[in-house]
Amino acid sequence: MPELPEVETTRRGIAPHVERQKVTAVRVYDRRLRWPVPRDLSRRLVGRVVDRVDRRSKYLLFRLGRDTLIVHFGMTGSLRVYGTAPARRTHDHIDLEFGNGVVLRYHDPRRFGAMLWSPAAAGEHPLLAALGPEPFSVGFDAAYLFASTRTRRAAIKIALMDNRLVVGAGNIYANEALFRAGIRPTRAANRVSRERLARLVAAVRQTLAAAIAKGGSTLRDYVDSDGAPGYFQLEYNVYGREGEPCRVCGDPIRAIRQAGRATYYCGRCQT
DNA sequence: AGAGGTACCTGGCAGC
DNA sequence: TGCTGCCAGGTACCTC
Repeated sequence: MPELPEVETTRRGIAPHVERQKVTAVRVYDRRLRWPVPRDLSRRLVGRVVDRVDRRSKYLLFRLGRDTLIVHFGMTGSLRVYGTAPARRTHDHIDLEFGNGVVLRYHDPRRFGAMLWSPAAAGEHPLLAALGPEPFSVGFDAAYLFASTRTRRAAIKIALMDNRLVVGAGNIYANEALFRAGIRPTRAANRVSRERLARLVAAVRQTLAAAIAKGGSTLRDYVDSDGAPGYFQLEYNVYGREGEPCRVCGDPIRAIRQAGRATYYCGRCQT
């Protein structure tokens, strides 16, 4: 589920409730996530203060002094804020309780997510080390994208979803950004002109910013930290719209598969 | 280095 | 009603 907009929406919802708060309890109901939740997580966290909640790519980073708690939502993970711990429901896996009474509860049906401890002494966590630039950073521009795609013969959509190139665009927003930029997803990355890559940079930013403004997308599971859905799915131009008319030209939206993922595009607007 | 496929896991849905 | 197969927002890891 969660691509950058959903993670950022969650971060914004959580931060005011937990920043500068002391962790008072950690309850791990099921440690079987993508990697096992560390057995000593409670010992590491209890008594520590969360200074800040950051986001890098689709990771939430809880900063406690120079140490970091890393949270990733995988496909179906979510974090919700409660004033007091409600009864546990299916797929509720972890509770973090704070001095102000707030309970952060991690919920994840498919358990592709992760909760990991990254001590300052170990340096930057390997999961974060090779990530490309943030889409809203100055480092992500046409010159960068041009230079980093010249040896790439894979389709531009595959490149756009490669976290080493740029982070944050998953399957939904890669499809939507390519539509906005007028670029066909199957075009070889190294055959997209500098000018069109500049449009793609702008399109990625506009798409992600619009999605954040709508609280992200809710297809099935995703809810924000208050349990509310996102609404950006109502504004999709191509994702999930196979056979429906293009909102610009009226041609039916096409669906294909690339690297095992569904790709949607308009055959007339995207070249 | 780059590209492609597989795996992790649960649930919802279409089709029979 | 129930079974089977396919699909789903991510990404590490493997082989070629």
